Parts: sequence; structure tokens; C-alpha cells
Amino acid sequence: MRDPAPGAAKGEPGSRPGGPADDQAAVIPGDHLSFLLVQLGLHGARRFGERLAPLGLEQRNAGMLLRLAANEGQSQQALAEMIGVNATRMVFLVDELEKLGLVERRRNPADRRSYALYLTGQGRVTVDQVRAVTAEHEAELGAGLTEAQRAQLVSLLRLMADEQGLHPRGMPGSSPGAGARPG
Amino acid sequence: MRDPAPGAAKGEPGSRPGGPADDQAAVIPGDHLSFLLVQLGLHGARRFGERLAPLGLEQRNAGMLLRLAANEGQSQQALAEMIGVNATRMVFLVDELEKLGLVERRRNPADRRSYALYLTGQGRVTVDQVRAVTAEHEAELGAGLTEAQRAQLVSLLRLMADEQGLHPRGMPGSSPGAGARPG
DNA sequence: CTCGATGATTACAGTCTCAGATAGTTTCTA
DNA sequence: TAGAAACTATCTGAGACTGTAATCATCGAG
Repeated sequence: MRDPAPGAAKGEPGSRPGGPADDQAAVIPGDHLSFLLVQLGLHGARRFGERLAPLGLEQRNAGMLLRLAANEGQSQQALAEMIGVNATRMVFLVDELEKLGLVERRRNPADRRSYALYLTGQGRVTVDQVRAVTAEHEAELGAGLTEAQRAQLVSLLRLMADEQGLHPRGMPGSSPGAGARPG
Repeated sequence: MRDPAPGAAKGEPGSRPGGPADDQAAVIPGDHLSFLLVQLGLHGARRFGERLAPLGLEQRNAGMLLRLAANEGQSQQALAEMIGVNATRMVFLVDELEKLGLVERRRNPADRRSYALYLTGQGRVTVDQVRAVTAEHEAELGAGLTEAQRAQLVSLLRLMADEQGLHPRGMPGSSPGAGARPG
């Protein structure tokens, strides 16, 4: 995540990124909503990734974990659909978490073709840590704002998201997306 | 750009990316600043990319064009440094624009090792189109807001960006970075 | 003029992320 | 029981980007 373009993006889970150099000439006025959103979105994503690093997690892992915590016992496919990644990708994502000892696949007795996904004990501990990190991250982002400003900002962003037809997806890292790379 | 994580990212700016499915369970409250920013940032990036498609441009091309328009006559290296991509990558990016007939490399008489980059006539036309697309995009993003709300949102976002130590970089697509991908 | 540094180009190797095709196992339905 | 369908796993390939190194032309300094 460097700096995205008004459409920069793709990334997601994209993810991983370095830091670009600072600019001199502003091609697009700094008061463009699009630019500010992308810039802050990427900044937030990068910072969140940095905060997760000490836990040994990537953003995608954290997103998956939180998703799973809220939907234990689901099949990989169901979770994949919810998150928006294809089944092929989901295999890999679950593999990662399983190797970390955070989740386990259990055969679903009702349908032995599929696995039911569950958090392990360590997985629950990690989920709590991720939530704590998320709270810290949230606080950092709003650090320069008064509570009233923060509330108003959230309100406006939600209004905007609604207008754009966006729905809460559960969390970041849940999307596969590509990043937009400017380039 | 799907849905990013609080650190979703990476991505992207980029990548990639398709559209995820809608959610059911919100793992992270929809009122999290981090989530809203990433979500809206990626959404904006994706939409911007869609708007550029009819012009035959990728986001990276548009970002480069706008940068170049504001800094004609610079060497590739100078532009690369400004944008934050390495020289190797820059060669490719300029090649793309040159093949599209939008920019041209001219030998710098003062230093014949380097090229001075300039927009072609078609390049200028395209820059205007990109700016128009950007304006439309901007309007779309703010469609659900009153002018006062939009102004306030911009104000709050700028305040936030300042607090986070972010500086205007000129534009999206300007950064190389990785995208943030959620997982 | 010679040498060292620089700018641009090219070729490679390597990383990441993701999609598509395919196959194996199991379940469901007729 | 046979066939269709679902779920998962594996393999292959694409796209975007980084980094290194080698090459060539040119510039600046000594």
C-alpha cells in the first residue's frame, strides 16, 4: 500500500507494501474526497498490518479469524462465500491458520464432504489479541479528533457507504481484492 | 478491492480484485473508522478504475499522466522518484504511455543520457478526459451528501490525514505500494 | 583523454496474490 | 446402484511489482 490512486487499490489483502516517497506536486487537489479516502484507507491498512505483525499474523489471517470467531462451525465454502474469496483461495487461507494452530478442520458428521471450521484454544486467545489490536488501531486513527468529531466523521462515512451501496462485510482483510497500484 | 481489513489492503491499490459477496455477520462494528475508510477507499478505487476503462487506461496510467502533466520535461528518474517506483518499473510505465501515443521521450539536450518526458497532443486531450472522469468520480462519491456535509467530511478527513502525518501525494495511482488485501 | 558516476534499458529471478481447470471423496437423488 | 452435485485439494498460470545485474551512452572530473 503505497498510495493509491483515486482508484488505487487492489490490494487487499492485498497487501503488503512499502512506503513511497513524499510528493511535491499535488496533481489532484488535496480536498478530493476520493483521494483522501484512498490515502487514509491505505494508511490505515498499512498501520493495522504493522500492528498485527507482532502477533505473527497477516491482515488476511486476522480477518479470517474474526470472521470465523463470529461463525464457528461453518464450512469452508460457506465462509468463502461470506468473505468473498473463491474456494481455491479459502483452502490456502485455512491452511495458514491451521498451521498456526489457531483453527481446526473437523469433519461435519452431517455432511462428510465438508469441514466445519473451529477456533482452537490458542485461536481464541489470538482473537482477543486481534480485537485488542483493532481497538488500539481505532484509537490511533481517531487520535487527532475530538469525540464529537469522530462521531460525526463516522456518521458521514456511513451515510456515504450507504449511498454507495456498500454493506458491512465483517472486516478488513476479508476481501481478496486487488490492490490498486498506481504505478 | 474487495473489502479490506482494518488493514485490508494491499492492495491494490490494485489489484485486484473483484467484488466480494455481501456479508451477514459483522465481525467488526460498522462504525469503526478503520473499516469504513478501507471499505470506502477500496470502493472508490474500484469505481475509478471502471471509469477509466472506457479511456483505455489503467489507474497507473492515469496517475502517471496527471503527474506528468504537472511536471513536463522531467527525466524518468526524477518522475520515478517523485512517484515512488523504481527506475526499472518506470521504463515499463513510460513505455505503456508512449505506445498509447500519450507521451513522448525527448532527448534532453543538456544531458543526453536522460530523456525529458512530454505529453503529446493526444496526451493533453486524455489528461483532460482523466480530469473529467475524476470530477465525475468525485461527484459520485459525494452524491448522497449535501454540500455542507461533503465539506465537513473533507475537513475532518484532512484533519485526520494531518494527524496521521500524511501528505498529499498528488494522486492515486502514484504510489507503487502494495495493496492491502484482506484475506 | 581516461576514469568513475549516472540515466536508461533489458533480462532475470523471485515474491505475492489470485483465478481456472482438474481430480478425489462423499453425499444426495432418482 | 448409478449419476449428479457439493466440497475440498492440488496444480498451473497470469499479473503486478521488486531487486539485481549487465549493457550502453553520456557526463563530469582530474
